[in-house]
Amino acid sequence: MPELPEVETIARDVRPFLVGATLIHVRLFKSDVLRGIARPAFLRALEGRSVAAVERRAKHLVILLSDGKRLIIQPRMTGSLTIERGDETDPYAVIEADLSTGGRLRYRDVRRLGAVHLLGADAWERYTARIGPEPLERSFTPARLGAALAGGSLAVKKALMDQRRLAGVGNIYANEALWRAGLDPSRPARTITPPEVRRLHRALVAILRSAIRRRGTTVRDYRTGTGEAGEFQKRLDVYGRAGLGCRRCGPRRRIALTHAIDQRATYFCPGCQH
DNA sequence: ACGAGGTCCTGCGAGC
DNA sequence: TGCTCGCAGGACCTCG
Repeated sequence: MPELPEVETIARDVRPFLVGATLIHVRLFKSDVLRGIARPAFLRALEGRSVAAVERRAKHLVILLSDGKRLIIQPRMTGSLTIERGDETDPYAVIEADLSTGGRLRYRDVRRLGAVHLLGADAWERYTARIGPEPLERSFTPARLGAALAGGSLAVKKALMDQRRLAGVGNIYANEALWRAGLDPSRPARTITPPEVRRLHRALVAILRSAIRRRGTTVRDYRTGTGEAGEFQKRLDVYGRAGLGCRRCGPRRRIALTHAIDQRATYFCPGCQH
């Protein structure tokens, strides 16, 4: 589940503990999350390095090391990144790094669908170039959202979740933004009119900001960088609310659930999303 | 160029 | 009680 607001929350939480700290001893419990690098090279590249910065790009955590390389962690579905203080072990720990400042960094991933990369500056440039614009940057205007949706017969919901078109939006926030904008998720992306694009832009930006304020959405696995559940699940209007009343139309209109779009759970109100 | 579907991986809850 | 099955969601891949 970690989408943009969740990864942003994790980055903000772990940043103060990581920046300036040295990775003294690194343990890799499961190697299958590594992409493009083998275990020995990975451990060699990390141990003894210090952390210069912690950033987020789309749904990736970007940990910039002192030598210019970047440790990229993409938690995908069940990944979490936390700072641990005690010495409890975790059967789902994938990577742990003891920090010179005390405590340790832990990447945990039950299903290990997550991906870990170690990229130099050029490789990172190529990687990030394939991802679309960040929706919370100033430069992300309704016109840029319109451009992201243009030229696609695919459903607008699928377009929103396409990382090449737009960064950071996954299933939960795509559902929520489309409900708030009053748009039918199955509409072909290119049929969304300019006024509708403006509505969708407002809805999307507002929801992402609001979800960050609430420290993300915990349905099951997501944890913040301090190991806690988020709060935004209490604020969801459609996701996970199949059969319940629509908050805009009233209790007599029920939220519907379909898997017709990309075989993913799509929640919408047939009464107010057109 | 596009959509459909398989793949990675594991836990959980529904149904029998 | 204990089993099987489908589903969860992100991103990649292959096939037609």
